[in-house]
Amino acid sequence: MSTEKRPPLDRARVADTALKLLNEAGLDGLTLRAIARELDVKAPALYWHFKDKQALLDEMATEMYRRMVAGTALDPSDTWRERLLKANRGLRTALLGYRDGAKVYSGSRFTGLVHVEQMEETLRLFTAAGFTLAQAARAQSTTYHYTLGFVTEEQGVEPLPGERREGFDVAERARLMADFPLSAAAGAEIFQDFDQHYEEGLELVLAGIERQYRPTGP
Amino acid sequence: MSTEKRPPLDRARVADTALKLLNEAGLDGLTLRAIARELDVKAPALYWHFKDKQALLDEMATEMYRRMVAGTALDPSDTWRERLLKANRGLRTALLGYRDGAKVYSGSRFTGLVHVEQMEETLRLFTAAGFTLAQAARAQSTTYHYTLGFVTEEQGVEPLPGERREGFDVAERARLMADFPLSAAAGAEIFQDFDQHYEEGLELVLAGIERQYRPTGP
DNA sequence: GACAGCACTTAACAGCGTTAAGGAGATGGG
DNA sequence: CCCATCTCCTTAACGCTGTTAAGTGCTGTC
Repeated sequence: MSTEKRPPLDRARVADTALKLLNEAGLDGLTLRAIARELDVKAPALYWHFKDKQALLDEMATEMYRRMVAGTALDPSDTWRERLLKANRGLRTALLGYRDGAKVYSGSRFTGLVHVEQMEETLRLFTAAGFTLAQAARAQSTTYHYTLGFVTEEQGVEPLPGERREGFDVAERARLMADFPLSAAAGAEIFQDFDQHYEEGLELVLAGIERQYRPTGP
Repeated sequence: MSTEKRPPLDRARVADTALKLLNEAGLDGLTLRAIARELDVKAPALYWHFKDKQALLDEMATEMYRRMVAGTALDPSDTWRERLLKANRGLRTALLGYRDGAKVYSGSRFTGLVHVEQMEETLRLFTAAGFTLAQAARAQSTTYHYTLGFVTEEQGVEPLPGERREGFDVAERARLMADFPLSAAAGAEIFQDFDQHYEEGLELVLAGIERQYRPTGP
């Protein structure tokens, strides 16, 4: 008989286990009963730590953010350009680390003010470089929206890196679009090489910021 | 006694009714039983027309797209810039027309090839303007990802235009962030004036395309 | 008039998030 | 030492969900 005693749960352990399960079962399979089973506990026990499932999802998103920050080396002497590159690549990498990562992330709100510290640092860096606050906010959130939209679409095609969802065969797609040669040829530019295409799109946004706001210009 | 006969359902009528219900009840309240009730039918009847709920959501997204195309006047003589402006503003307007519009849209796949015609036309216009096909695809999808990400966040704050979700009071937020003055002040740049901020972000992406690809340059 | 096939209903199933009530075990006070 | 309290969890149940199986009435054809 196993008389081992389990230490009491806490929000962090639950969120951690839920994130593990998310990768195995996906957002659909992420049920409270499954999470509880993994923690050797019954489902209603989770309600002691979270007021409802959305609160747990919020904590999961927050934990995703924490790990992203921990895994992204930000240098206070970054240029604004380096900062946006690092922060957005870091965000994409973090989201790609979880099945349905972008969906979970964009459907939740952080618990507490975890994200404010980084935000403040980046805004400081931008304003010091000559951006107005409004420009800094616009630059930051435009790249953020781009990244979020990109990864959302990306994970619709590849739930986890290398693991392709059915119905996205580029050759098959081109065959169907025989009457639309440009669209058929563009398939490879849309459903393949996500890494490179992400970089190119991010570069477009950065170039636009540079051109519109010219913080280092004369 | 009502002996009136109802004409048989079809996919279009179901999708239309489901879209109406989406605005009243939101994605959470969009159950097959509720849709069926609205159509004066029992829930399993829907399975005659759709293989499962996702197929219905796909049809809804497709119908959203059809209405967007119908409501967006595209001119074959548009410049690439006008085209991207029209197409993306049209997309945003279309998504904002439905509660959780961005979520439904980005979580679904079109049925058939409805979107290919417009895509082909836009790619034609871009290549005629001097873009390579890869550049055209990148320009189109980068603006698309930006718009999708923007509206996803926007609808997290305002489910329908003018209808604010709780927990996004800008003044309250600023009070909590008293120790982070830049972030506190940036609140107004993030959670208000979505129309204007969308335009500014879109302008950034367009400026980046212009600068990187210079289709009209020397 | 038998026979298909279409479009739907009735009935039921397993599983979901969530709530109410209660119980074991530690903690602290008189 | 005992009782009270608080913490953390269980058991049981509720209403609802998407989905399937089986059956039913209507329509048009041979």
